Amino acid sequence: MAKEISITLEDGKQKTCSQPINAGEIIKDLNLKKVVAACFDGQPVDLTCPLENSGTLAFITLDSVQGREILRHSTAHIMAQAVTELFPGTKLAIGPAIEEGFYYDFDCPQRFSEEDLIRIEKRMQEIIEQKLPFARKMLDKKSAWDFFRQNGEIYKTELIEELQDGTISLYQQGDFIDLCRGPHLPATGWVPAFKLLSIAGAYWRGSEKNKMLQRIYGTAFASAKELADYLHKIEEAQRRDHRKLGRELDLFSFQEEAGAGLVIYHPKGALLRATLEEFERKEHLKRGYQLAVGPQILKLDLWKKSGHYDNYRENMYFTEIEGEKYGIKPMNCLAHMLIYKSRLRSYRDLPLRYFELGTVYRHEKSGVLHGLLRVRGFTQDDAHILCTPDQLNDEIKGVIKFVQDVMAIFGFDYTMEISTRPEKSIGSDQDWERATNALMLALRDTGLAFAINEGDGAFYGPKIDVKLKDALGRSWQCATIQCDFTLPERFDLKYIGADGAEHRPVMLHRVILGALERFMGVLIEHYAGAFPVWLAPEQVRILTITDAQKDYAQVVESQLREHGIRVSADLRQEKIGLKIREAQLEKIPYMLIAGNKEIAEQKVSVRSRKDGDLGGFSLYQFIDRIKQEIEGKK
RNA sequence: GCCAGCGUAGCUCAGUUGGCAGAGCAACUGAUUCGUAAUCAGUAGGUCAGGGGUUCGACUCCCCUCGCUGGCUCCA
Repeated sequence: MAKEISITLEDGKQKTCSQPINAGEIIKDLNLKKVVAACFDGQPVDLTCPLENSGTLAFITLDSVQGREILRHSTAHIMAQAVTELFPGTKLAIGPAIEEGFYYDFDCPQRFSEEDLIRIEKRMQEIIEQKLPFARKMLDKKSAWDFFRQNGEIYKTELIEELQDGTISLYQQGDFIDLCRGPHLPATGWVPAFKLLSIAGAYWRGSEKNKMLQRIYGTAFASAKELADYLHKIEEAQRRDHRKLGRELDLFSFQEEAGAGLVIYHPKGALLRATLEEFERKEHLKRGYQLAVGPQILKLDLWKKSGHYDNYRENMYFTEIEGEKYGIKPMNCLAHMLIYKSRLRSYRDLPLRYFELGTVYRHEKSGVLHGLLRVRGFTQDDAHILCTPDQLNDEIKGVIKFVQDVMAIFGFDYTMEISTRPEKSIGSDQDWERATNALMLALRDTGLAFAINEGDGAFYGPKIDVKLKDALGRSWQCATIQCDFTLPERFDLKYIGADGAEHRPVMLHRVILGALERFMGVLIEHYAGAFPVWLAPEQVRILTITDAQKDYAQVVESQLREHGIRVSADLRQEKIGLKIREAQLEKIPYMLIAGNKEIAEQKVSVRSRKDGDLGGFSLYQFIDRIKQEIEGKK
């Protein structure tokens, strides 16, 4: 008996349909193009999925965010089909769509090579040309488990075991069947453009205790042009890679004979770093922080007392002096607590904010090292705030504001998240809850959006993390705010309250830029090496036309230098075109050209890196201009 | 740490089936005194990452170590 149902479309129009009916049939009447799936009462469904009840129906097109996700997920299935056909016996793990594409994890005894990717792509193209429909099949849990069991798909059976009882959906295209929630494209022929990008290892379920599988990454787009644009974008991004720019601009190097993950700053990189350090000291002093400096190594017993020895030992380096064991600091907090403890504190002294550009060494596993973004020795713009519980909220908000102010100066976009208690940690549940609540409360007060990252906190407390992206879109944690009730306890820190009794202060660990190395890495990529004047290691270069301007150029140079401007003079017997080209490639913000004409007028011709020839300026006009830019951090 | 790939002049990269180590740019020397992104000519530059093995013979094949790249795991 056909039942009548009422479907509300996106434009508000109502449609009465008699069952059986699916979204695909409704679309036929509407003459819509590029629709790949639908959204029924907010739930994504295939166009072929029967509509059981009345409800609202929206269509998902290939070029929407959701549509692209479905496209990529379906392409992952096509890749899996191609791989199982080309490499019989391959076991399938998981194959989701991700931010910029998709991947699929395979357990295959044969190692995939670059050439294999080409073969797989070719086979995928054939599957696409066959226009195989993606058919949804519903099975009960037991039958689904049996089906995959028979085929030796041990990863799929493991996944099924964790699903709730009831029916499970499988998708079939051609002879290939995969466990999947869906929805999918109507057929394989709907993939307009795709490319396989790379092969990588990945642990099953992301745990290093499990077997390592082979992951193939790829991406798919609604048109060949979009795919080409994406590939072009990646190429562009590689051009601003800080490792490449670091060498080209002579900022820093890593050298095999010095050791992996250890930065060697060349003069220009050291100058850039010094500029950041100077900026940091000023900004911290402005906000009521005090400077502190701790030693590079501290006795082992102190690291035992703090809990680092039990919880952070794998990341620490140790040494010994006359039979006494020492730990090389991986964090700066210990010395700051010792400063606090060095005398009796009153509630009137709080909050105390100790700031240190503290260099730490951590044993990072060899495989994770990555240019300046992940190193073994680095300097944090670290501070520890000791305050009363009442002051905590304001202090956290103050730090968040500090982060916002600084990121605005550099023009960074960032995301925030809160990380909660990890497995390996110290302190009572109650303290962890208090600390986590304090961070959330402060974040909510500022009205900022944030994600929650379960179990990713530091061993001594929960934290707010601020993440920045590199040129290729990978996220790196920079600023972090960590709330800690535990270390003050372990070190028996106290202050005398207004009531004359002893109380326990709370401690905030926090960094703003994070590690100078990592920050410089993302900074180089952010500006593509073309630093704003206030950061540029060389701000101005004077270029002479001929030897006749040598003396004049040197006078100009020394005058600029007296005004604190970082300047050099190119007095070589070379053509002006060459000098400009070289200065431009070195991304120097200003070139001052000195020829006979300029001497006669007692001027300089200013050429900006960005806007080219700006015409003649008197030296004072130019100094005014550049000083204003430096002052405004432009 | 794990999986895969890679390592040739300062840089970017060629190097055939195992048979004398190559180019461009940079550097250096000389000439050129020039007006807004490359003047011309010449010279020099190599433990083919390091170590071991196979071979008459290894940049090339095999093993180990170091380092790098892309991921995974872990982190600022």
